[in-house]
Amino acid sequence: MRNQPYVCGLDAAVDVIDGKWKVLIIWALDHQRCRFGELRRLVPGVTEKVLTQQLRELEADGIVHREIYDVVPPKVEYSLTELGDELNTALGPLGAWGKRRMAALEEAGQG
Amino acid sequence: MRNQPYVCGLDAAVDVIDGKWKVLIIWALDHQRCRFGELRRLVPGVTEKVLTQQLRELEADGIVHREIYDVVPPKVEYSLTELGDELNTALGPLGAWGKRRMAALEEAGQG
DNA sequence: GCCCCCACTGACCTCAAGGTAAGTACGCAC
DNA sequence: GTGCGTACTTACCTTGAGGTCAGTGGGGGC
Repeated sequence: MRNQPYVCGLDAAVDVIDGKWKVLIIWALDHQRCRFGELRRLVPGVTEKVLTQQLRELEADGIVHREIYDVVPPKVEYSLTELGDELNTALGPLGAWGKRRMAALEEAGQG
Repeated sequence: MRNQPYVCGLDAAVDVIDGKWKVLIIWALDHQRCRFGELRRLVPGVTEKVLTQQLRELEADGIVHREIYDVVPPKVEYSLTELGDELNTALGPLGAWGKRRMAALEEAGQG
């Protein structure tokens, strides 16, 4: 939605996950719905403003679903859509590669 | 190397591909070695400075190999290392997901 | 009555990634 | 001897993502 036109599919995918906290958000939402406050605790370091912002972008891209309960105090639950779940699956191999890299870095004395 | 410590493997992987042109560079280098000038032509829009910068970072992360031929005029060839090749493979599913998204966007009348 | 908590919103600021433009050293073609 | 091409480097500038901080409205605990 932002860098169009895309050179390749990778380009289009990276566009969606581009944002300092987005992969962490998607990761946190994997197989569980979360309230805003929970998410904030699951993604350490993120501020409320930026979390809201990135959640809205993910929602606009059809990755997360936002469910508002009209109660007091306010309650909002976030969850992955089917598309978001597919994205998470597609991110699997990348995560595995990164894990191997982390292990290699640690072995090399970086950890 | 920049956002350590990582929360998860995905985090570590994203750190490596973080940079406006890196996935495009990796994509261009898939199964072919390239000279600097070729790469510049394959990655439209990138400037010399930034291309050099990102190539150096990818080199430092062990993703690309830089081969300097000590000739005049200068000649340098870039290629993916084994690790880079593995990364590219890991990026495959993400690229496929992105392609599906592109198709969906086009169908929705965005293209 | 006061303050906290929920899920935000808005104004303002910072900083680093990336862009611009110029310079470098050398050989070769003309 | 002027200019081009190679693969860069350097100084400077712009831009926008993300961070900081304060505010919102109403219920519940003390």
